[in-house]
Amino acid sequence: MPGAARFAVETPPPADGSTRARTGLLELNHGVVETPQFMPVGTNATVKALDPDEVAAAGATIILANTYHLYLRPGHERIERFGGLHRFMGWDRPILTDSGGFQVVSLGDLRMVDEDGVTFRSHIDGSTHRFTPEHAIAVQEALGSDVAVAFDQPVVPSSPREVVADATERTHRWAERSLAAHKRTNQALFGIVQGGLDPELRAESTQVIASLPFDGICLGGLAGDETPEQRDATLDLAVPLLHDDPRPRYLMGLGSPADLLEAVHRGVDLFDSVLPARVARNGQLWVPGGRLNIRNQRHLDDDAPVQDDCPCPLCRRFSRAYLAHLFRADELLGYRLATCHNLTFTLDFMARIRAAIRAGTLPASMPELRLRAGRSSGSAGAVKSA
RNA sequence: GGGUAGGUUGAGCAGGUGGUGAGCUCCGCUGACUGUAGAUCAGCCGUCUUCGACUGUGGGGGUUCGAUUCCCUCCCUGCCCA
Repeated sequence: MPGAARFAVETPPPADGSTRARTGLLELNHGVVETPQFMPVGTNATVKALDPDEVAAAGATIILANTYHLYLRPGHERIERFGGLHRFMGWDRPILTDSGGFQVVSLGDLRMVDEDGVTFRSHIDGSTHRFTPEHAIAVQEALGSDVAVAFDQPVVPSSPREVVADATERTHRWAERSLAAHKRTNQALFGIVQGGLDPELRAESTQVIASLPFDGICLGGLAGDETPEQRDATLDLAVPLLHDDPRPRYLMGLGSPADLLEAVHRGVDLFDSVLPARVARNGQLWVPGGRLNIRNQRHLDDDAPVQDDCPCPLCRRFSRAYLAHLFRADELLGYRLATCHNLTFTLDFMARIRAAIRAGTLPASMPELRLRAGRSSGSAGAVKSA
Protein backbone atom coordinates (compact mmCIF):
# COMPACT_ATOMS: atom_id res chain seq x y z
CA MET A 1 0.00 0.00 0.00
CA PRO A 2 1.28 3.46 -0.75
CA GLY A 3 2.39 4.94 2.52
CA ALA A 4 3.47 1.66 4.07
CA ALA A 5 7.01 2.61 3.10
CA ARG A 6 8.51 6.03 3.44
CA PHE A 7 11.72 6.69 1.62
CA ALA A 8 13.75 9.83 2.15
CA VAL A 9 16.87 10.60 0.21
CA GLU A 10 19.50 11.63 2.71
CA THR A 11 22.44 12.45 0.47
CA PRO A 12 21.31 13.27 -3.07
CA PRO A 13 23.64 12.70 -5.98
CA PRO A 14 25.94 15.63 -6.74
CA ALA A 15 24.88 18.11 -9.41
CA ASP A 16 28.10 17.59 -11.39
CA GLY A 17 26.91 14.18 -12.52
CA SER A 18 30.05 12.42 -11.29
CA THR A 19 27.86 9.74 -9.74
CA ARG A 20 24.18 8.92 -9.39
CA ALA A 21 24.79 7.28 -6.02
CA ARG A 22 22.74 8.51 -3.09
CA THR A 23 22.01 7.53 0.48
CA GLY A 24 18.54 7.30 1.93
CA LEU A 25 16.38 6.01 4.73
CA LEU A 26 13.66 3.50 4.01
CA GLU A 27 11.10 3.35 6.78
CA LEU A 28 9.15 0.11 6.91
CA ASN A 29 6.75 -1.60 9.29
CA HIS A 30 9.52 -3.29 11.29
CA GLY A 31 12.16 -0.60 11.17
CA VAL A 32 14.31 1.75 9.18
CA VAL A 33 16.77 0.62 6.53
CA GLU A 34 19.74 2.71 5.49
CA THR A 35 20.37 2.66 1.76
CA PRO A 36 22.23 1.67 -0.30
CA GLN A 37 21.67 -1.66 1.36
CA PHE A 38 22.15 -5.35 0.75
CA MET A 39 19.51 -7.90 1.77
CA PRO A 40 20.74 -11.41 2.59
CA VAL A 41 18.46 -14.07 1.16
CA GLY A 42 16.52 -16.36 3.45
CA THR A 43 14.42 -18.25 0.95
CA ASN A 44 12.98 -20.79 3.36
CA ALA A 45 12.55 -18.36 6.24
CA THR A 46 16.19 -18.86 7.18
CA VAL A 47 19.44 -17.42 5.95
CA LYS A 48 21.02 -20.80 5.39
CA ALA A 49 23.36 -21.93 8.18
CA LEU A 50 22.73 -18.90 10.41
CA ASP A 51 20.38 -18.00 13.19
CA PRO A 52 18.77 -14.54 13.21
CA ASP A 53 21.19 -13.16 15.79
CA GLU A 54 24.10 -14.06 13.55
CA VAL A 55 22.40 -12.46 10.57
CA ALA A 56 21.91 -9.26 12.56
CA ALA A 57 25.46 -9.39 13.91
CA ALA A 58 26.75 -9.57 10.36
CA GLY A 59 25.08 -6.20 9.87
CA ALA A 60 21.84 -7.09 8.13
CA THR A 61 18.88 -4.82 8.76
CA ILE A 62 16.54 -6.37 6.20
CA ILE A 63 16.38 -9.80 4.63
CA LEU A 64 14.53 -11.40 1.74
CA ALA A 65 12.28 -14.44 1.93
CA ASN A 66 10.51 -16.31 -0.83
CA THR A 67 6.77 -16.47 -1.39
CA TYR A 68 6.79 -19.55 -3.59
CA HIS A 69 8.92 -21.65 -1.24
CA LEU A 70 7.00 -20.69 1.89
CA TYR A 71 3.67 -21.23 0.17
CA LEU A 72 4.74 -24.79 -0.61
CA ARG A 73 6.39 -25.43 2.73
CA PRO A 74 5.35 -24.93 5.48
CA GLY A 75 2.40 -23.08 3.89
CA HIS A 76 1.58 -19.39 4.20
CA GLU A 77 -1.61 -20.11 6.14
CA ARG A 78 0.32 -22.00 8.77
CA ILE A 79 2.79 -19.13 9.07
CA GLU A 80 -0.12 -16.72 9.38
CA ARG A 81 -1.62 -18.81 12.17
CA PHE A 82 1.67 -18.54 14.03
CA GLY A 83 1.49 -14.76 13.85
CA GLY A 84 3.29 -14.11 10.60
CA LEU A 85 6.72 -14.63 9.17
CA HIS A 86 8.63 -12.38 11.59
CA ARG A 87 7.44 -14.22 14.66
CA PHE A 88 7.69 -17.61 12.97
CA MET A 89 11.35 -17.22 12.05
CA GLY A 90 12.42 -15.08 14.98
CA TRP A 91 13.47 -12.05 12.95
CA ASP A 92 12.00 -8.75 14.08
CA ARG A 93 13.55 -6.47 11.49
CA PRO A 94 12.16 -5.75 8.02
CA ILE A 95 11.55 -8.55 5.53
CA LEU A 96 10.98 -8.28 1.81
CA THR A 97 9.25 -11.20 0.12
CA ASP A 98 10.00 -12.00 -3.46
CA SER A 99 6.80 -12.78 -5.30
CA GLY A 100 7.75 -16.15 -6.70
CA GLY A 101 8.06 -14.73 -10.19
CA PHE A 102 11.72 -15.66 -10.34
CA GLN A 103 10.81 -19.32 -9.97
CA VAL A 104 9.13 -18.95 -13.37
CA VAL A 105 12.67 -18.91 -14.67
CA SER A 106 14.62 -20.89 -12.12
CA LEU A 107 12.30 -23.89 -12.05
CA GLY A 108 12.87 -24.42 -15.74
CA ASP A 109 10.54 -27.00 -17.20
CA LEU A 110 8.47 -27.37 -14.05
CA ARG A 111 6.13 -24.59 -15.13
CA MET A 112 3.81 -23.25 -17.81
CA VAL A 113 2.95 -19.58 -18.28
CA ASP A 114 -0.33 -18.22 -19.63
CA GLU A 115 -1.93 -14.81 -19.52
CA ASP A 116 -3.70 -15.39 -16.25
CA GLY A 117 -0.76 -16.84 -14.33
CA VAL A 118 1.69 -19.69 -13.99
CA THR A 119 1.13 -23.37 -13.35
CA PHE A 120 3.99 -24.91 -11.39
CA ARG A 121 4.98 -28.38 -10.51
CA SER A 122 6.33 -28.39 -6.99
CA HIS A 123 10.08 -28.98 -6.86
CA ILE A 124 9.46 -30.83 -3.61
CA ASP A 125 6.87 -33.44 -4.50
CA GLY A 126 5.84 -32.77 -8.10
CA SER A 127 2.32 -31.67 -7.18
CA THR A 128 0.67 -29.03 -9.37
CA HIS A 129 0.11 -25.47 -8.16
CA ARG A 130 -1.20 -22.26 -9.66
CA PHE A 131 0.21 -18.79 -9.11
CA THR A 132 -1.55 -15.66 -10.33
CA PRO A 133 -0.74 -12.06 -9.43
CA GLU A 134 -3.69 -12.07 -7.04
CA HIS A 135 -2.56 -15.27 -5.38
CA ALA A 136 1.05 -14.14 -5.05
CA ILE A 137 -0.18 -11.00 -3.29
CA ALA A 138 -2.53 -12.94 -1.01
CA VAL A 139 0.30 -15.24 0.06
CA GLN A 140 2.57 -12.29 0.82
CA GLU A 141 -0.17 -10.58 2.82
CA ALA A 142 -0.55 -13.74 4.86
CA LEU A 143 3.20 -13.89 5.44
CA GLY A 144 3.12 -10.29 6.62
CA SER A 145 6.37 -9.13 5.08
CA ASP A 146 7.25 -5.43 5.24
CA VAL A 147 7.60 -5.28 1.48
CA ALA A 148 5.66 -7.39 -0.98
CA VAL A 149 6.66 -7.58 -4.61
CA ALA A 150 4.43 -7.75 -7.67
CA PHE A 151 4.25 -11.03 -9.54
CA ASP A 152 6.31 -10.78 -12.70
CA GLN A 153 7.59 -12.88 -15.55
CA PRO A 154 11.38 -12.60 -15.73
CA VAL A 155 13.21 -13.66 -18.87
CA VAL A 156 16.81 -14.60 -19.37
CA PRO A 157 18.55 -11.57 -20.91
CA SER A 158 19.69 -13.42 -24.03
CA SER A 159 16.16 -14.42 -25.06
CA PRO A 160 14.86 -13.36 -28.49
CA ARG A 161 13.32 -9.90 -28.55
CA GLU A 162 9.76 -11.14 -29.03
CA VAL A 163 10.08 -13.40 -26.00
CA VAL A 164 11.34 -10.49 -23.91
CA ALA A 165 8.61 -8.19 -25.24
CA ASP A 166 5.91 -10.72 -24.53
CA ALA A 167 7.06 -11.34 -20.94
CA THR A 168 7.61 -7.65 -20.29
CA GLU A 169 4.14 -6.65 -21.45
CA ARG A 170 2.60 -9.43 -19.42
CA THR A 171 4.60 -8.24 -16.41
CA HIS A 172 3.01 -4.82 -16.85
CA ARG A 173 -0.51 -6.27 -16.86
CA TRP A 174 0.34 -8.39 -13.85
CA ALA A 175 1.72 -5.29 -12.11
CA GLU A 176 -1.67 -3.61 -12.34
CA ARG A 177 -3.42 -6.74 -11.11
CA SER A 178 -0.96 -7.00 -8.20
CA LEU A 179 -1.70 -3.42 -7.22
CA ALA A 180 -5.45 -3.97 -7.45
CA ALA A 181 -5.23 -7.10 -5.32
CA HIS A 182 -3.07 -5.63 -2.59
CA LYS A 183 -4.98 -4.51 0.51
CA ARG A 184 -2.70 -4.80 3.51
CA THR A 185 -2.01 -1.32 4.84
CA ASN A 186 1.19 -1.96 6.81
CA GLN A 187 2.92 -3.66 3.89
CA ALA A 188 4.62 -1.83 1.04
CA LEU A 189 4.38 -3.08 -2.54
CA PHE A 190 7.16 -2.83 -5.09
CA GLY A 191 6.73 -3.19 -8.85
CA ILE A 192 9.20 -4.87 -11.18
CA VAL A 193 10.69 -3.51 -14.38
CA GLN A 194 11.66 -6.06 -17.03
CA GLY A 195 12.64 -5.44 -20.64
CA GLY A 196 15.78 -7.53 -20.78
CA LEU A 197 18.77 -5.84 -22.38
CA ASP A 198 16.80 -4.26 -25.19
CA PRO A 199 17.02 -0.47 -24.74
CA GLU A 200 13.53 0.25 -26.06
CA LEU A 201 11.83 -2.47 -24.07
CA ARG A 202 13.75 -1.60 -20.92
CA ALA A 203 12.94 2.09 -21.23
CA GLU A 204 9.29 1.40 -21.91
CA SER A 205 9.06 -1.00 -18.99
CA THR A 206 10.75 1.47 -16.67
CA GLN A 207 8.26 4.17 -17.61
CA VAL A 208 5.23 1.89 -17.32
CA ILE A 209 6.15 0.58 -13.90
CA ALA A 210 7.18 4.01 -12.66
CA SER A 211 3.80 5.38 -13.68
CA LEU A 212 2.04 3.03 -11.26
CA PRO A 213 1.61 3.80 -7.54
CA PHE A 214 4.18 1.31 -6.22
CA ASP A 215 6.28 2.07 -3.13
CA GLY A 216 9.49 1.08 -4.87
CA ILE A 217 10.87 0.08 -8.24
CA CYS A 218 12.56 -3.27 -8.74
CA LEU A 219 14.89 -3.73 -11.69
CA GLY A 220 14.48 -7.36 -12.71
CA GLY A 221 16.02 -9.72 -15.18
CA LEU A 222 19.59 -8.51 -14.69
CA ALA A 223 21.04 -11.40 -12.73
CA GLY A 224 21.29 -13.75 -15.66
CA ASP A 225 23.75 -14.35 -18.42
CA GLU A 226 24.48 -10.75 -19.38
CA THR A 227 27.95 -9.25 -19.14
CA PRO A 228 28.79 -6.56 -16.58
CA GLU A 229 29.06 -4.10 -19.45
CA GLN A 230 25.56 -4.91 -20.67
CA ARG A 231 24.22 -4.58 -17.15
CA ASP A 232 25.92 -1.24 -16.59
CA ALA A 233 24.56 0.04 -19.88
CA THR A 234 21.06 -1.03 -18.90
CA LEU A 235 21.34 0.76 -15.55
CA ASP A 236 22.72 3.84 -17.28
CA LEU A 237 19.63 3.80 -19.44
CA ALA A 238 16.98 2.96 -16.82
CA VAL A 239 18.00 4.92 -13.75
CA PRO A 240 18.01 8.36 -15.42
CA LEU A 241 14.42 7.68 -16.47
CA LEU A 242 13.65 7.56 -12.73
CA HIS A 243 15.64 10.68 -12.00
CA ASP A 244 12.96 12.65 -10.23
CA ASP A 245 11.26 9.62 -8.77
CA PRO A 246 11.32 9.67 -4.96
CA ARG A 247 11.06 5.88 -4.59
CA PRO A 248 13.79 3.35 -3.81
CA ARG A 249 15.37 1.43 -6.69
CA TYR A 250 16.06 -2.22 -6.10
CA LEU A 251 18.30 -4.24 -8.41
CA MET A 252 17.19 -7.82 -7.98
CA GLY A 253 19.59 -10.68 -7.60
CA LEU A 254 23.03 -9.12 -7.66
CA GLY A 255 25.50 -9.53 -4.87
CA SER A 256 29.17 -9.69 -5.79
CA PRO A 257 30.99 -6.74 -4.20
CA ALA A 258 32.04 -5.46 -7.63
CA ASP A 259 28.48 -5.61 -8.95
CA LEU A 260 27.13 -3.83 -5.87
CA LEU A 261 29.63 -1.01 -6.19
CA GLU A 262 29.01 -0.38 -9.88
CA ALA A 263 25.24 -0.45 -9.42
CA VAL A 264 25.27 1.92 -6.45
CA HIS A 265 27.43 4.27 -8.49
CA ARG A 266 24.67 4.15 -11.12
CA GLY A 267 21.95 5.02 -8.65
CA VAL A 268 20.66 1.76 -7.16
CA ASP A 269 19.48 1.70 -3.52
CA LEU A 270 18.70 -1.93 -2.71
CA PHE A 271 20.11 -5.35 -3.52
CA ASP A 272 19.64 -8.98 -2.68
CA SER A 273 21.58 -12.05 -3.64
CA VAL A 274 22.21 -15.59 -2.70
CA LEU A 275 25.79 -15.28 -3.83
CA PRO A 276 27.72 -14.40 -0.65
CA ALA A 277 26.01 -17.14 1.33
CA ARG A 278 26.15 -19.81 -1.36
CA VAL A 279 29.74 -19.09 -2.24
CA ALA A 280 30.60 -19.29 1.45
CA ARG A 281 28.98 -22.69 1.78
CA ASN A 282 31.04 -23.80 -1.19
CA GLY A 283 34.28 -22.77 0.45
CA GLN A 284 35.12 -19.36 -0.93
CA LEU A 285 35.66 -16.41 1.35
CA TRP A 286 35.47 -12.82 0.26
CA VAL A 287 38.44 -10.76 1.30
CA PRO A 288 39.71 -7.35 0.22
CA GLY A 289 40.90 -7.72 -3.34
CA GLY A 290 39.19 -10.95 -4.24
CA ARG A 291 38.28 -14.43 -3.14
CA LEU A 292 40.04 -17.00 -1.05
CA ASN A 293 39.20 -20.65 -1.63
CA ILE A 294 39.59 -22.26 1.77
CA ARG A 295 39.77 -25.73 0.21
CA ASN A 296 43.10 -24.92 -1.41
CA GLN A 297 45.92 -27.01 0.00
CA ARG A 298 48.02 -24.02 0.98
CA HIS A 299 45.63 -23.00 3.76
CA LEU A 300 46.12 -26.21 5.73
CA ASP A 301 49.19 -24.83 7.46
CA ASP A 302 48.17 -21.18 7.66
CA ASP A 303 47.61 -19.91 11.18
CA ALA A 304 46.47 -16.46 10.01
CA PRO A 305 42.82 -15.43 10.11
CA VAL A 306 40.92 -15.27 6.83
CA GLN A 307 40.91 -11.48 7.06
CA ASP A 308 42.94 -9.51 9.57
CA ASP A 309 40.64 -6.60 10.27
CA CYS A 310 37.32 -8.45 10.05
CA PRO A 311 35.04 -8.44 13.11
CA CYS A 312 33.14 -11.61 12.21
CA PRO A 313 33.11 -14.69 14.47
CA LEU A 314 35.36 -16.59 12.06
CA CYS A 315 38.09 -14.01 11.80
CA ARG A 316 38.02 -13.01 15.45
CA ARG A 317 38.77 -16.49 16.69
CA PHE A 318 39.84 -19.03 14.10
CA SER A 319 42.66 -19.62 11.65
CA ARG A 320 42.55 -20.42 7.96
CA ALA A 321 43.97 -23.82 8.87
CA TYR A 322 41.03 -24.53 11.16
CA LEU A 323 38.44 -23.48 8.59
CA ALA A 324 40.24 -25.51 5.92
CA HIS A 325 40.03 -28.49 8.24
CA LEU A 326 36.31 -27.95 8.90
CA PHE A 327 35.56 -27.89 5.18
CA ARG A 328 37.57 -31.02 4.49
CA ALA A 329 35.82 -32.78 7.33
CA ASP A 330 32.41 -31.55 6.12
CA GLU A 331 31.78 -30.07 9.53
CA LEU A 332 28.71 -27.85 9.84
CA LEU A 333 30.53 -25.14 11.76
CA GLY A 334 32.54 -24.40 8.63
CA TYR A 335 29.46 -23.48 6.63
CA ARG A 336 28.21 -21.27 9.41
CA LEU A 337 31.46 -19.41 9.98
CA ALA A 338 32.06 -18.92 6.26
CA THR A 339 28.55 -17.57 5.77
CA CYS A 340 28.96 -15.15 8.68
CA HIS A 341 32.16 -13.91 7.12
CA ASN A 342 30.87 -13.31 3.60
CA LEU A 343 27.77 -11.54 4.85
CA THR A 344 29.86 -9.42 7.19
CA PHE A 345 32.19 -8.54 4.33
CA THR A 346 29.30 -7.65 2.03
CA LEU A 347 27.43 -5.54 4.57
CA ASP A 348 30.61 -3.81 5.70
CA PHE A 349 31.37 -3.04 2.07
CA MET A 350 27.94 -1.42 1.72
CA ALA A 351 28.61 0.63 4.85
CA ARG A 352 31.89 1.84 3.34
CA ILE A 353 30.07 2.84 0.17
CA ARG A 354 27.41 4.73 2.16
CA ALA A 355 30.11 6.53 4.12
CA ALA A 356 31.81 7.61 0.92
CA ILE A 357 28.54 8.86 -0.53
CA ARG A 358 27.75 10.85 2.60
CA ALA A 359 31.23 12.32 2.60
CA GLY A 360 30.83 13.24 -1.06
CA THR A 361 33.92 11.23 -1.94
CA LEU A 362 32.46 8.26 -3.81
CA PRO A 363 33.75 9.23 -7.27
CA ALA A 364 37.23 9.75 -5.87
CA SER A 365 37.02 6.53 -3.86
CA MET A 366 35.90 4.33 -6.72
CA PRO A 367 39.39 3.01 -7.61
CA GLU A 368 40.07 2.04 -4.01
CA LEU A 369 36.62 0.47 -3.59
CA ARG A 370 36.96 -1.42 -6.87
CA LEU A 371 40.26 -2.78 -5.64
CA ARG A 372 38.64 -3.93 -2.41
CA ALA A 373 35.75 -5.53 -4.29
CA GLY A 374 37.95 -7.58 -6.58
CA ARG A 375 36.66 -9.10 -9.76
CA SER A 376 32.97 -9.21 -10.60
CA SER A 377 32.95 -12.95 -11.16
CA GLY A 378 34.97 -15.67 -12.77
CA SER A 379 32.82 -15.81 -15.86
CA ALA A 380 33.06 -12.06 -16.34
CA GLY A 381 36.81 -12.34 -16.16
CA ALA A 382 36.71 -15.10 -18.73
CA VAL A 383 34.63 -12.90 -21.02
CA LYS A 384 37.14 -10.10 -20.77
CA SER A 385 40.09 -12.31 -21.59
CA ALA A 386 38.31 -14.01 -24.48
C1' G B 1 52.68 -76.96 8.96
C1' G B 2 47.67 -78.14 6.29
C1' G B 3 43.40 -75.99 3.96
C1' U B 4 40.92 -71.89 1.75
C1' A B 5 39.89 -67.02 -0.40
C1' G B 6 42.46 -63.24 -2.41
C1' G B 7 46.66 -59.71 -4.51
C1' U B 8 43.79 -54.60 -10.58
C1' U B 9 46.14 -47.02 -11.21
C1' G B 10 46.53 -43.32 -3.04
C1' A B 11 41.99 -46.35 -0.68
C1' G B 12 37.83 -49.60 -1.79
C1' C B 13 35.91 -52.14 -5.91
C1' A B 14 34.04 -53.71 -11.08
C1' G B 15 35.56 -56.36 -15.16
C1' G B 16 38.16 -60.08 -17.50
C1' U B 17 37.17 -68.52 -17.56
C1' G B 18 43.05 -67.12 -24.53
C1' G B 19 41.81 -61.90 -28.75
C1' U B 20 43.18 -54.03 -27.58
C1' G B 21 41.82 -53.85 -18.84
C1' A B 22 42.73 -46.37 -17.68
C1' G B 23 35.48 -48.23 -15.78
C1' C B 24 33.12 -46.84 -10.91
C1' U B 25 33.02 -44.78 -5.80
C1' C B 26 35.86 -42.39 -2.18
C1' C B 27 40.20 -39.46 -1.16
C1' G B 28 43.03 -35.66 -3.50
C1' C B 29 43.74 -31.10 -6.94
C1' U B 30 41.49 -26.84 -9.38
C1' G B 31 37.49 -23.90 -10.79
C1' A B 32 32.41 -22.13 -10.93
C1' C B 33 28.20 -20.23 -8.36
C1' U B 34 24.32 -13.54 -8.48
C1' G B 35 15.36 -12.06 -7.08
C1' U B 36 18.45 -20.45 -3.65
C1' A B 37 15.13 -27.46 -6.77
C1' G B 38 22.48 -25.76 -4.81
C1' A B 39 26.55 -27.71 2.50
C1' U B 40 25.91 -27.94 -4.96
C1' C B 41 28.05 -28.59 -9.69
C1' A B 42 32.04 -29.13 -13.31
C1' G B 43 36.99 -30.51 -14.89
C1' C B 44 41.29 -33.23 -13.53
C1' C B 45 42.98 -37.42 -10.65
C1' G B 46 49.42 -43.90 -14.16
C1' U B 47 53.22 -41.49 -17.78
C1' C B 48 54.20 -38.54 -22.07
C1' U B 49 55.66 -34.59 -26.92
C1' U B 50 47.78 -35.04 -24.27
C1' C B 51 42.11 -34.00 -30.65
C1' G B 52 46.86 -38.65 -29.67
C1' A B 53 50.34 -42.29 -27.81
C1' C B 54 52.62 -45.36 -24.14
C1' U B 55 52.62 -48.25 -19.73
C1' G B 56 49.99 -51.05 -16.21
C1' U B 57 46.12 -56.85 -13.57
C1' G B 58 52.09 -59.13 -6.82
C1' G B 59 57.50 -61.27 -8.62
C1' G B 60 59.80 -64.92 -11.87
C1' G B 61 59.27 -68.71 -15.39
C1' G B 62 56.29 -71.77 -18.97
C1' U B 63 52.47 -73.00 -22.84
C1' U B 64 50.62 -69.92 -27.09
C1' C B 65 50.41 -66.32 -33.07
C1' G B 66 48.60 -63.83 -28.64
C1' A B 67 48.32 -64.54 -21.27
C1' U B 68 45.07 -60.32 -16.87
C1' U B 69 42.85 -65.22 -18.02
C1' C B 70 45.83 -71.68 -18.57
C1' C B 71 50.31 -74.26 -16.05
C1' C B 72 54.67 -74.13 -12.50
C1' U B 73 57.08 -71.59 -8.69
C1' C B 74 58.00 -67.82 -5.17
C1' C B 75 56.27 -63.61 -2.22
C1' C B 76 52.35 -61.10 0.44
C1' U B 77 47.31 -60.67 2.94
C1' G B 78 42.62 -62.47 5.26
C1' C B 79 40.06 -66.61 7.30
C1' C B 80 39.71 -71.89 9.08
C1' C B 81 42.27 -76.17 11.15
C1' A B 82 46.51 -77.91 13.75
